[in-house]
Amino acid sequence: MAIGRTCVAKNFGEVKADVLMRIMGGEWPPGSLIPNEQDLAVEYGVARATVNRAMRELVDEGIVERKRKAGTRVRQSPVRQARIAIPLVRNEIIELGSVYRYALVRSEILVPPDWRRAQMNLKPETEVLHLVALHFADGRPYQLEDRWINLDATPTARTVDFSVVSPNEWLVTQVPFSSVEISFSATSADPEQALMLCCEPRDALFRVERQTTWQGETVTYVNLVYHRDHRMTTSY
Amino acid sequence: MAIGRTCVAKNFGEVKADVLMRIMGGEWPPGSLIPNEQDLAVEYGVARATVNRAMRELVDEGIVERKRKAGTRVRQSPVRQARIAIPLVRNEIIELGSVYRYALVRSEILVPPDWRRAQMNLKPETEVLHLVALHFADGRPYQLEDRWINLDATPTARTVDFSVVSPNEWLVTQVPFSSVEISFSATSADPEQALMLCCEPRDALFRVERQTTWQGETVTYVNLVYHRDHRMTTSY
DNA sequence: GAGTGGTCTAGACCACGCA
DNA sequence: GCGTGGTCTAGACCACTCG
Repeated sequence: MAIGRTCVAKNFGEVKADVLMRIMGGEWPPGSLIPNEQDLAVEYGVARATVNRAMRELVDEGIVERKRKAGTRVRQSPVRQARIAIPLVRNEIIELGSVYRYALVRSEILVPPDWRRAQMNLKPETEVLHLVALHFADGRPYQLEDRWINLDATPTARTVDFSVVSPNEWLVTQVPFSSVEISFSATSADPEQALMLCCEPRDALFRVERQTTWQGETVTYVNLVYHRDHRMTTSY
Repeated sequence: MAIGRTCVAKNFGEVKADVLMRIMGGEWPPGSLIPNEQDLAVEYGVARATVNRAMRELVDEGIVERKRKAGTRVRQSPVRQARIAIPLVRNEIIELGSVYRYALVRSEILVPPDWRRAQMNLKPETEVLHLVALHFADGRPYQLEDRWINLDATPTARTVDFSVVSPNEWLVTQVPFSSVEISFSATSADPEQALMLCCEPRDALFRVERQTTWQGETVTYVNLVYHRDHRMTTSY
């Protein structure tokens, strides 16, 4: 298909696949210009809108760049972007084929220390619910959850029994759509974390932090730590 | 707009934004059914294709789920995916406003140990180029790169002077489009890593592993480690 | 079987950005 | 100015899947 020219495609998927193959095959090297939509439409025997759909997806995947008048170019260094799935811990564990268990470690209502209040951008004297919980896979600690919930934003959290429902699962039913900032990093186990995760103090841990904002107000901040060998993986 | 009904939209962006607003406003709670494309098209005064485009993007962003015949539903637990950009280290550092410097630490051609050969899925006796390099930001070690290049797949790598060009930047010019598997995790600094990154042995490090495959053959495997406070961040 | 989303078409107009 | 991509339209047919 790639070399023979005048090949026909029936849909945008085939157009996209063929263009991609021609790029990978070296026909259109990085930085080079691809024929315009009209020409490609004629070549593939499809409507221009179909070519457009194919090319839009290639832009979305970071393969090509398009500019009006300038045309479509193969990216020099493809902006590699990974999509990472963020499942509920429960599902993450079940899909590993392990048995899931949840345990609440600590639950307290308090006015947070200044550094936490500043980080969550809360008004002074705002009360928060601070929860520490463990998620087990086959009886072994898998994830340690350290969560802070803004009680101004989610007052009903006061009355929920988090020894039964895990905070994450309850929250997704309460705060359906919001903007989220996630970050990944590494951290060293402090003595308390080491006890709960059954590792040594100072051991490396994999950390995910997530801050959820709804209408400009921080709803919850959570710090999740995993054993150091925990991997978040993705392909593209 | 959200409540008043019979509002008009001019393009798919407005349709998408309005639908999103109605979802966030609670008009269509999680799990509920959204009107079908034809009805929405009439309501917004646009063509069905326009509504379709808007809804497809909402699917793409993990906001709604669609099934033929069953219709469009607001997802129970919304966003399950984050997009992470993966820039070249050089650009990553420059965008921090820091001065970038690169240094090659070690370069050797060898037949890899069995475990590495197995991991990279190489034929026995395949030679690889093993490189260790450091990337500095403002003179301080920022990233330690430990790379293995399959010389069968990329024979020209033998003749490149990697004390001048960093392996990553050279490779993107050679192996333009390929499939990649990335994973993130934490690890503990071994004594050599500690020396190079100016930290203590056993300190937590943030690790990114990347394996690049081209036409079924592993081209390169790289292990990148950062100081533990390095964050990969994304929003949605 | 019938209703829904998935896609294609042919044509049109617009917006950007280079000359 | 003018060529390119960006989008919309109106209509059509298809494919899936639910009841």
